[in-house]
Amino acid sequence: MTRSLGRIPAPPPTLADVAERAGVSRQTVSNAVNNPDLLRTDTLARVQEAIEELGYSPNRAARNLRTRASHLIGMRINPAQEGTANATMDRFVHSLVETSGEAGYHVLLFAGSHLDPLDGYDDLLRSTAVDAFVVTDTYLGNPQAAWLELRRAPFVAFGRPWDNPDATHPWVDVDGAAGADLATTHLLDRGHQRIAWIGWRKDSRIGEDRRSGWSRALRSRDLPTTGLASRVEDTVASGREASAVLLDEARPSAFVCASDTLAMGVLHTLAERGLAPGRDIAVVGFDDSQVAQVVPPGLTSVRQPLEDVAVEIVKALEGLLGHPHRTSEGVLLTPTLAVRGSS
Amino acid sequence: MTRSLGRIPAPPPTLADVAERAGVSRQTVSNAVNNPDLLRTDTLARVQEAIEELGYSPNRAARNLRTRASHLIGMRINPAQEGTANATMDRFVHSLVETSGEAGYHVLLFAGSHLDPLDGYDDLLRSTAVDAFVVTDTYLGNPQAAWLELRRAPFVAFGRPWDNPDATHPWVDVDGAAGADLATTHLLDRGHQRIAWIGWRKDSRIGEDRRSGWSRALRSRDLPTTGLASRVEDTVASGREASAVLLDEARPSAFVCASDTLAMGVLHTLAERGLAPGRDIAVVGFDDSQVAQVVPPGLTSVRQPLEDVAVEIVKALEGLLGHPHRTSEGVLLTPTLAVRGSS
DNA sequence: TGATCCCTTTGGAACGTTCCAGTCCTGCGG
DNA sequence: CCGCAGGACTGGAACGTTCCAAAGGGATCA
Repeated sequence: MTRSLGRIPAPPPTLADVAERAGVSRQTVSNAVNNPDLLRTDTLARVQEAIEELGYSPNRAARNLRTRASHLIGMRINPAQEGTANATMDRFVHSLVETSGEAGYHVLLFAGSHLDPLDGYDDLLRSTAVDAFVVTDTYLGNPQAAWLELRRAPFVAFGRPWDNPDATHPWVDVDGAAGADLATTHLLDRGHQRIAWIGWRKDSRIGEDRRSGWSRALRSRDLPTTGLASRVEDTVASGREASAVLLDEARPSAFVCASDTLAMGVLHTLAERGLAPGRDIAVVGFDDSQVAQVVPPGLTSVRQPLEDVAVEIVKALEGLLGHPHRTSEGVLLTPTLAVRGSS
Repeated sequence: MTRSLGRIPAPPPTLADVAERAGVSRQTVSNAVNNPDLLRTDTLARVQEAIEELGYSPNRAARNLRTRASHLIGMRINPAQEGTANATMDRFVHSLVETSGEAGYHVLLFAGSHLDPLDGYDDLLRSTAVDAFVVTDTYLGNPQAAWLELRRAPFVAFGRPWDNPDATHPWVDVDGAAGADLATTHLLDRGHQRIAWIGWRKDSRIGEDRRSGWSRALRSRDLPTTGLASRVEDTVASGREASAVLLDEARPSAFVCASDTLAMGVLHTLAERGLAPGRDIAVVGFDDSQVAQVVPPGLTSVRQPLEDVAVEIVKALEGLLGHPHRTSEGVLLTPTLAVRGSS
């Protein structure tokens, strides 16, 4: 093996190199890559052979400069926080990377200041570093979406524009109410009558949406909801406290929670009281995190179809980048239930 | 608010626009951005004002083309798999994004075929889409590292080059043996004498490294290890079975596991037998995943300093990209122990 | 035979930046 | 008074691609 020490690696071949080798012009090589059907078949074969031999791949920077497109999708990830919320986003990022990769796009991740929800977007946008954004966490009052819309920047939101009925951007979301309904109905079918809800504070749109699925399911069987609901912070400690109070005061036989984090809190309370989840008290969580999958005896949980979300988002992005002024409808997907030992 | 419907958004301002507005040449604006100390202070101020007014940001594609650098770091993420292994990588990605962002780099994620560990690298490299790679999962026999090294592509590995003592690339890793030692010593200090190990199959270098920390700690106190170790797949089910067998045959009072996944398996066994983790049997996991943090009563776990790993990796990258032919040493970091209810 | 059309291929220009080799100007020493 | 050095700024060229207008060469038709 020859390994010339310290030698500067040869620069990658360019269009011109391929053209010379194949005995055609630059433009013909470019066409061979981008519009193969413009070439005569024998010319195409000759060019492709030269491309193969030289290991040619179009220089991205040059292509980006000329076409004013980067084939990059920007997504901001948020500082780590307690609980299982991050895990859902991480799962989504995986799906997004795979799906957009198949569509010829790469995902560029960036971080932003904890304080400024817009930090990072502006620079990437003005320097035309990305073609579009995927915006998450639309529940924060959604300043990114409004800001991006104002700048006419292409983006797709994972999450409904809760606070902005005039929003015209495409979005994809998961039907939280349907998920909670699914979970509650599952418990009803197992014979439970008193099913408690532990959810997030009232100002969380997502939390209220999920909660509505719980109450809808109970009311559809003429069962009461009064005294059976609690709204707290999304932490294990809050879930533990809330479930302890509910057990004492409302005597439920099952819990439906707005997150796996809260459901873990319930499991803490059960463990403290020597109650067995699934046998003595049923528990259902939300998001189907790793935690739900591995905690004994398995936590039944509502699973968001994040793979499908990614597919729909990439579809919307392709539409957006192909037809710049198309107004896209929102897409609402239905979650499923992963049933485990806790119910 | 004026909002001209359907109008094509104005193209972003260029160097020339700024130059005209400030009454200087393109090059002077370029210098104002990249080498401010070359300008007279009054000129600099005038240019900066023009930049501000126009909202100018250098076009990335043009800059990349000219400087042959993209300020992007490529990282391949692997298809989701069972267990908590992914969670660690996700945590690392977060840290990497934040750290590299501070150094002026963005992270480009890409997926590759499940079958071909090299899939994706080649194209990004030849098209000069990224400046460097961060390679993870070096335990697979590490074909990426060897391949990249052969191509003289800049990269830093998260993980030691176990199989290749000749490797000259920079790497950063966490001392797994020290972590397991830490965990075991912690249990010894709490009075445990018979401490079992549940780890991975013998062909896992990482697994054997961690295991060596356990046996080292026991031997340093002249305690036996015979019959106390088990090597299995990294799944909850395997952990459960292994711990059941060990409890019956070796009667340990504590378990140290090579992963939180395996530790959760132990918790399953304990739950089945009515044993309380932490009170009846102590359990320590590895990786400090979400699971460890929220499962009752809290799982003591070895925590990898991933934030520090990211910092060291970015340092190495900067060195690599600044001085192309520097041979960098490896960096080995020491993990910490997150003590919780299970011990 | 010449005009017309279409298919294939071509060369120049442009995308927006930075590199490079200057030019201009001011101040200083001889 | 002249020559020279060095600081501040400039204009052309180049990075590698795609767009665009046009040229070459058959084939078809009058």
